[in-house]
Amino acid sequence: MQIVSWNINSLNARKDFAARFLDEVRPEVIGLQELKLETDKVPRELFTERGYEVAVLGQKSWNGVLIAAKQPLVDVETWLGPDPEGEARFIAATVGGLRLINVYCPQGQTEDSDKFAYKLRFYDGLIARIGAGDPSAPLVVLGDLNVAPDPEDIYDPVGLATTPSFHPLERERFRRLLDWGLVDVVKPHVPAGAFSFWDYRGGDFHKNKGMRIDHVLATKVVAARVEGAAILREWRKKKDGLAPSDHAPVLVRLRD
DNA sequence: ATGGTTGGCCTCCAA
Repeated sequence: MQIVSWNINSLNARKDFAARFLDEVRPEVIGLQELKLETDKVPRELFTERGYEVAVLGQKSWNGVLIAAKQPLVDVETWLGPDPEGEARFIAATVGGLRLINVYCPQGQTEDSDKFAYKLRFYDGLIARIGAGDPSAPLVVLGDLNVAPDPEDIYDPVGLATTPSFHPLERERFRRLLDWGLVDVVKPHVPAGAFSFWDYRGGDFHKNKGMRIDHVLATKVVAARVEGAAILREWRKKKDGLAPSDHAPVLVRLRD
């Protein structure tokens, strides 16, 4: 079974690109982030025509997450974050006995911004939700977690030492997820210095100035079933004139 | 060289 996480950066702008991806890679499960679409504006037929069930938490202009799977999706749960106004960054569902959490963590802007404080609060809420569960149960947490966990996961760990996505307070929160019982199941299968995100600006992709901030984490019982993982860098490139997202898809293969 | 890009949608914000 192939499971994919991908920050699509507008499903509306990326509809044809996403269709190509689904037809060529044919993952059994996919979690998308940054739909930038309201729930009822999501092109569900993109998935249903290809045999997927789909669960969506959308939002106008920003955020928005979705899980699609070729098996029934049950026990769908959404969370609008720690603040009363709410942002569409979390959706969970169970597929074939496997609990999936798909999350788009805030980016955080700058260290001294309200957005960074929100990012930390969001993480605390996420840790509390995950921590309320059983670490021996089969769980996958995937998504754009917006944290490069280790120095090899960012192109300039010294220059960006206190920048959001590599700030010590975020990396500490990321480690708390691992301490609870989640395993980074991608890291052992990709070379050090493999990235999943490159900014559109400054030709960063061509200079390979990127970060590994898109993740698939799994509890140990699931991690034991992982037979491979990859960051699909080719899908960060233009495809027959179709513009790419600024993130590459991340793929994990699980034994049945 | 103190820059560059993309998407949403109201002319600037977010990443």
